[in-house]
Amino acid sequence: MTLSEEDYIKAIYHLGKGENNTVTTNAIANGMDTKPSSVTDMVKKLSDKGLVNYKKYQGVTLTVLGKNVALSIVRKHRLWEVFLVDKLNFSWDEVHEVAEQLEHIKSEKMIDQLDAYLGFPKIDPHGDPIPSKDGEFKKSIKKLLNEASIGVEGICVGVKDSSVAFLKFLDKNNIALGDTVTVIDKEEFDGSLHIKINGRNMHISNQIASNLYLQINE
Amino acid sequence: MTLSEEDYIKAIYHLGKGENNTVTTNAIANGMDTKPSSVTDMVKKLSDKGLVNYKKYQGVTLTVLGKNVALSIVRKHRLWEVFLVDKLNFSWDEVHEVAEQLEHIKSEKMIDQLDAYLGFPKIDPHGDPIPSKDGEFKKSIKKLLNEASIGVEGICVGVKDSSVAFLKFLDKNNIALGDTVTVIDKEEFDGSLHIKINGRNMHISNQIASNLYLQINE
DNA sequence: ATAAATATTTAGACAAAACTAAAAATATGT
DNA sequence: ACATATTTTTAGTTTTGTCTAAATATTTAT
Repeated sequence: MTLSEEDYIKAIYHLGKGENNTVTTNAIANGMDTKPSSVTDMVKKLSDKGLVNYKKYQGVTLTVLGKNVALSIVRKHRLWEVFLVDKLNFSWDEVHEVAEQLEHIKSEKMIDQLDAYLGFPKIDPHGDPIPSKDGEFKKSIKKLLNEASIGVEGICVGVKDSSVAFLKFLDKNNIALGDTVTVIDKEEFDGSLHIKINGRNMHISNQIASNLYLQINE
Repeated sequence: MTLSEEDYIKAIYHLGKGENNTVTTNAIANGMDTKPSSVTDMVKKLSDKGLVNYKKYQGVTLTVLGKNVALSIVRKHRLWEVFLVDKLNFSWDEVHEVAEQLEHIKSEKMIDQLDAYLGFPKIDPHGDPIPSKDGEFKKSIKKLLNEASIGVEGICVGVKDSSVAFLKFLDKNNIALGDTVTVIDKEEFDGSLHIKINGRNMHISNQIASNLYLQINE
């Protein structure tokens, strides 16, 4: 597989949200910063290779083969992200560009050894699940922290309110994107939450909780 | 720089033995498994970009810029080799193909962090020196063990006699390619050597020593 | 239901990097 | 020194992946 083919397969996978949703030519062109005519050409080639199902004007879905390829690329991408953060001190928001390159390296032995070396991680630094060698993984969903049930664990992946005041509050209280959060208890009276964040307990207001996004693996 | 351009620069560097030796079109074609006409085309392009000096029919040398590019690729290649051997349990003879891919990954931060993470290694698993960030490195030479002076340290990189008997001897005595060897003393009488190999002391005959190649960093 | 808007495909061209075959320059042997 | 052999370059194609512009299909709105 060429680099370009892999990029298309990955884009189709993500645009179809991991399900077998039909993806349109235009959506791929937008997602990949290219022209629809280029997409048509490539999609024909991928179809000839048995990686996608394609009928003129009808959009594209991945075949089983195509989905396996996509999962293998996603697996590599996310494992390398864990490596960059855990071993090379990258922060969670610096890793994407480099992982885009590393995901194309071809060596089954390397990626399996890397997986073991990292301790078989299940999620990447953005909270997204890492497919196992045979392509299995837990679905993950994004929720506001105040909507999560008691006992739920997730990774802090984003803010709804991006005002300076809120970001300062987070910084002051040592809450950062990438932190692991568990909901310990909720107060019915004011909707405030008792959480464990990076090992320490905290009590936060509903207002705070309703502005923090959590990535949760079911 | 494209992948292909980087491969040419690296090949010219290696064929020129790291010095500024002139390299011929045919030599590059042989070294890269391609045709001389393809080399001519690419060399013109590299010349336009200021990476090589080129005059028709006169062969090629790297410019200062080209040599810096070459050293940066060699640095990346060798650091990744150390990573694969030290962290992912590859053996020294399995790493080359994967490192050929990894050497093209572009991220200065990553390679510097990797360097630090590996403990700023000075030589790769084959005994070749790793250029520092600013392109400095010790020259390394290959010698038979029995020709090394007392006090010299090197890495065992090859055998002269590759008979089954000799290889069995090495295996039985726990001597493997990649091992670090220091010459402690030499007996004038029979030319035998006292060496330290992977931390333990050994006494080996001249016959053994004259069939083991050492890579030595001056 | 049909015209207008939007989406998709086709046709033809281009750049990068390779190739083959032929031409030109350099090197070699006697 | 000159004919021959070798090396290198040129000219013309090919493949991959892209593009623009034009043609065709589908969707939307009235």
